Amino acid sequence: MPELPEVEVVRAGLEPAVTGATISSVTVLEQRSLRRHSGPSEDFVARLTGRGILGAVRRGKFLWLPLADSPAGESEALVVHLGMSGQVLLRAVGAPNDGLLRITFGLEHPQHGAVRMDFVDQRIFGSMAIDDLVPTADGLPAGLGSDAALVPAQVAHIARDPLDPAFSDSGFFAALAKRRTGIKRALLDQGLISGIGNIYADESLWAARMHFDEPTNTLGRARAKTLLAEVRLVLVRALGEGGTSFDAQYVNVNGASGYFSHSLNAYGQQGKPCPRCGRPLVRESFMNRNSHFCSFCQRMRVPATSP
DNA sequence: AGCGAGCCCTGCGCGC
DNA sequence: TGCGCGCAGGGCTCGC
Repeated sequence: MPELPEVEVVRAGLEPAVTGATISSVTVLEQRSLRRHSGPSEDFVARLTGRGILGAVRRGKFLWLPLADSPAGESEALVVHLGMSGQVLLRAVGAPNDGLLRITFGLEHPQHGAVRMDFVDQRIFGSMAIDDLVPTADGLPAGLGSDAALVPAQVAHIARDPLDPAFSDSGFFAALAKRRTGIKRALLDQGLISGIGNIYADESLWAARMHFDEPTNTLGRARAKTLLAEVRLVLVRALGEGGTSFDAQYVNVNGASGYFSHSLNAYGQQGKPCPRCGRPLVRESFMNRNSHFCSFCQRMRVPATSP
C-alpha cells in the first residue's frame, strides 16, 4: 500500500500496538525483503531480538520504528518501505501464515500481551532494514509520530511530505520555479515533495485542472499554490477514508480495505465521463506508467508571454 | 540537472 | 481449461 495515506493508515495502526513493546522473536522467510539492510539476515535477527520499540514514525512513504538500547549511543530504527505491494499486519499469535509472508516478528507488549507483526509482500519491492538515525538537516522533527529530529540515514534524502508541519511551502514553490521539468514528474520526485504516487498525482492534477506535463518553471506562484492545496486536500480526504484499496492487497494493520477508490475522479477512470465536464477521461503512457486525465479540463496551459 | 531505460519481482485478470 | 500477455500503488542506478 504505497502512497502517503495508505502508509499513514499503517503507521497509525501500528503506533499503539508497537510503542513500548519488545521484539521477542524475528523470522526472515525471504532474504530479498532485506535488500535495504546492510548485513545478512542473521545480523538483522540478532540485532532486533530483545530490543524495545519506541514508536512508529513516517515521512512520505517511509515508515520507521525507533529502537531502544541502541549500541554506543547511536540511535537505530527498523525502517520499513512497503514498495508496491507490502503490508504490515498485526495478528494473533498462532494465526495461520499468509502465503506471501516474508518476515515475521513476535512482539510482547506490557499491556496488550503477545502479538505477531507480519511483513507480507507480493512483489518484494518493499523491504525492511536496520538503519542509523541521523540528525535532520533543519533540526526539526523528522516526521509524523515523533518529536525527535532524527531520521534514518537512508531516508535523509527524502523530502518532507505536504502534511508535515515543517514542510516549507515557499521552499517548494521556489524549487518548482527553478526546475526545468513537468509538474507530474515534480510531484512524483520524492526528493522534492514526498508521499505522492501515481494515484494522488493524477487526482491532484485533475482537481487543480492542470496538464501533467505543464512545465514547473512557468507555473507561477498562484497556480503552484492551488496545486499544493489540492494535493493536501486529496491526501487528507483519502486518509479520512482509510486510503485507496483496489483489491485485498492494500489494507490496514488489521487487513481491512480503505474506501477512497470510490472517490477517485481520474485515476483508473479512463473512458468514463469526467465528473466535471462529462467528456471521456483518457489514459496516456508516462514515465513507464500511465497518466489519467481530462484532456479538456486539463489542457496544457500556454504561459503568457510578456508584451 | 534531468530524463529515459532498465532493473528489482509476483500474481492477477483478460482475451484467445 | 489453459496459456500468454499486459498490467499494477515504488524507487534505485546508470548512461546520455
